[in-house]
Amino acid sequence: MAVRVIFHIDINAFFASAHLIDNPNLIGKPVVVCRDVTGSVVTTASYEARSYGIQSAMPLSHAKRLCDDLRVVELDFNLYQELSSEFVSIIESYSPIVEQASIDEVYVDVTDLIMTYEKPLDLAVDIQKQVLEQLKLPISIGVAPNKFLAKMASDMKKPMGITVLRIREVQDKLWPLPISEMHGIGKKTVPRLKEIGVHTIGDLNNVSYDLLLSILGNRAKSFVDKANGIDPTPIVLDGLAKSIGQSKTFLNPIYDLEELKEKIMVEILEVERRAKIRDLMGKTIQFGIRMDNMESAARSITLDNFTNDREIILENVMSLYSEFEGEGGVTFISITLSGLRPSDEVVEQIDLFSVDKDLSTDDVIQELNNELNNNLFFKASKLMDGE
DNA sequence: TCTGGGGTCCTAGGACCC
DNA sequence: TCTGGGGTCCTAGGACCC
Repeated sequence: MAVRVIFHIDINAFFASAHLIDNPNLIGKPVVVCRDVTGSVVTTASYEARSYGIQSAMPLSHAKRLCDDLRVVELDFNLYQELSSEFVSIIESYSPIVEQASIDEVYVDVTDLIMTYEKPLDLAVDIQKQVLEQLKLPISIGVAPNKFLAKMASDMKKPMGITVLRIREVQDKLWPLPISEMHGIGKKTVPRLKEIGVHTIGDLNNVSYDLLLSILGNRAKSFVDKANGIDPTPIVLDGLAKSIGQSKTFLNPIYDLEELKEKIMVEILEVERRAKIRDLMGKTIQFGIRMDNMESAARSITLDNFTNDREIILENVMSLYSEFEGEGGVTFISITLSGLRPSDEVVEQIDLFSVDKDLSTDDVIQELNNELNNNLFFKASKLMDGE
């Protein structure tokens, strides 16, 4: 296969950087982004805050102890979404082969484009300059022949780094890294790998393949390949979202059914809103729950028809919930709509079923129930506005 | 120090169809 | 009637990432 040139581009401390644009007074100050309430955790820390030892996922109270002068900024997802779109647009103006891997990072294939530059790194420097000038956002770029190496490279120098990782450098630059730094290996797998003697990425070459198979399953081969700088996975042009979900953790367990139903509806309203603004309908509804004894579970149902309607979602979620009713206080809920398709692709199927019929007694009762639910939704909307 | 929220992908068993 | 294999969909749970 022909050699490709892939950039992995990552916005540095994205949420914090985003607020610095909005509020230049914060520039140079230690800033964390998170909800400023007791019990919340740091979502993103600016580099100044990081110099105090503050990290994301750290409890806010802990962060405040580490730094007296800490500035706390509330999350603003609309701001991030807007900046993220502008960021992707800038990258797409260079090459159309872009995959958005998350809200703050993309992979882009620049194989053709980079040939037109005298020095290959000039392209990376140019992109970095453009994003900084147009959006005031600092980015790090990893340059490599495939996605995995590009991702590992962009992590090596932040903020505002440009790092090239060639196949021939894998032994020197990749193998010595702790296995926990390998993209795709998380905190559950790290201890299991250490048990069989895999402490660094290079160690993946030093243990028996059968042992790796027992821990990594089907993915064993791809991890060994990646450790050796091989990753054939293609750049996937951005498609539709696969799922839309909302979840909520409660500090105080909820025992009251009506109260829980209201909380569920707040989340459903948000799922419905997000599905409708993107003109998406889903076929599978999933309900997740955690009880005050930390037990958690998820139940899902796949419908015959696609929907993004609050009533239908509610009806199914409540029926999924009924299995857990009376089992104790609820500390977490999630509602997810998946199996998404554009609305206009599924409209015809729905029309087949929307046959007019005379109202039976059951229908009248259903109507009344709907009305009741609408009132509850109204209350739920108010709750949302108030927050 | 076990704390948040939004996602994706994988696995494995069961049902069902051919 | 039993036996076999392949494919797809559904469901539950787990791991991981940002």
